Amino acid sequence: MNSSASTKERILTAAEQLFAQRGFDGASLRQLTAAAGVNLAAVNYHFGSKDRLVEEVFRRRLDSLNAHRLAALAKVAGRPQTTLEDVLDAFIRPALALSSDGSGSLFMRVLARAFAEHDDTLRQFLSENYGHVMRQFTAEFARLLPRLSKEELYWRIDLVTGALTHAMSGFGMIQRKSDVSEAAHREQTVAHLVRFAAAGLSAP
Amino acid sequence: MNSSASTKERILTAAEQLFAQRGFDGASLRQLTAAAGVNLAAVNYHFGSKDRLVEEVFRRRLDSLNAHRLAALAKVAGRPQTTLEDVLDAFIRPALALSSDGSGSLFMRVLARAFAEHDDTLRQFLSENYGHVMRQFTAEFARLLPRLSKEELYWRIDLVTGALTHAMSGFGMIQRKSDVSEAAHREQTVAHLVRFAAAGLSAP
DNA sequence: GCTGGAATCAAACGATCGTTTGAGGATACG
DNA sequence: CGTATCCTCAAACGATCGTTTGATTCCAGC
Repeated sequence: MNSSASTKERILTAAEQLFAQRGFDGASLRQLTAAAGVNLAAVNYHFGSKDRLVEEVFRRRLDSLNAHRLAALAKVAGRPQTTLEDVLDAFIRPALALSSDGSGSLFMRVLARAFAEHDDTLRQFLSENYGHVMRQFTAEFARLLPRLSKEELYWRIDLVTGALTHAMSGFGMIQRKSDVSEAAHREQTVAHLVRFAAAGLSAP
Repeated sequence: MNSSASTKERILTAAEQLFAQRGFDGASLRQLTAAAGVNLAAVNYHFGSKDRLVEEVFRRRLDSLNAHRLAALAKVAGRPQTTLEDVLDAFIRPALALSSDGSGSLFMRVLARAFAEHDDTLRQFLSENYGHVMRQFTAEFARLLPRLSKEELYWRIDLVTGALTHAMSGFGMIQRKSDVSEAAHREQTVAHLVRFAAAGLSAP
């Protein structure tokens, strides 16, 4: 693709694609380095090991996702006129934007896969990077849904997360006719998710 | 465990556990046969290959799940007094019962993992076995939610499936204090899921 | 009791995995 | 020019993978 990109970035890009297609165990370093057009030993030279490469693939995307989510939340959090839909939009839109931007369209499939794979280490890595973000969103949800007990709120946020993850994992698989219709499709998906999640969270 | 069980069943039981813990690629036949207390070659002798073993693990549980779901649906489908919650209960309860019955408590983690892994073959296998069940449930949902367009209905059922899958993947991980509290916990989980899903499906 | 197919066993097969090695190329600085 | 540093490369390493083989054990049926 971009032969002028650095070796590290070429590896990261190819890794993201292959991990989404074949899984972390299923994608070998030989396939990966061949797709990236770099030498086999480059992965261990630049990243130390395959596991560290996996972590870097996640960190690169999650740092961006966390920043966008918190920025969107900061615009609405704590204000009296903020609606539940506003907070859900701040939670959902950055995730779908990430899943459909040019170079990272397959990342959410990687993320969805990570939720199921890798006994604990990767889940722990994700919760460490996600912990404070989820805590802030939870606090705002609690403010807007004072009727719900803590336990019920945790339950429903978890279900929203599940629906979002599931939707995102199948989001990149649609055929794009044009950039316009792709953006429209994303907007439609956000609308569906927000409406569904708002109703679910507000259930009696 | 049960040394009187047949070799085939000992393999299937051990495979279900190890696939849930390590993944399909991560669980080797040597670990698997050692845990089952059988010879390494027994898998290829009785199942032909590792892939066929994976299919058998799924088929054994999915046949049961499909039967329970259709039986529960048949009791309420088409009747005028049937509520949305009734249909959702028929959809959700058998899945959670399967995920917490004695020998198959880890199966839903396997299923959740399968949704992310294995490029297409396993997803295709699942859709073939699930297709007619989902079609019947979709028809009943359409009857109870006449306001929704086909497209919107498909969207929301997909989100419900995502929430359910996500909830089930973390369901077997709780510590069981006793069988009573475990049954109570399942009942509570069903109630949470049904309430959430009903509200989400009924959203304007 | 003998026989024949089913089942189990230890051992090995070739393939592929992640990782390491050591030599060589490229570039910047003295 | 010399050399130090970063990087790339082909090749090999040991380990582990799924699978196959051929001998051996088990056991029902004539």
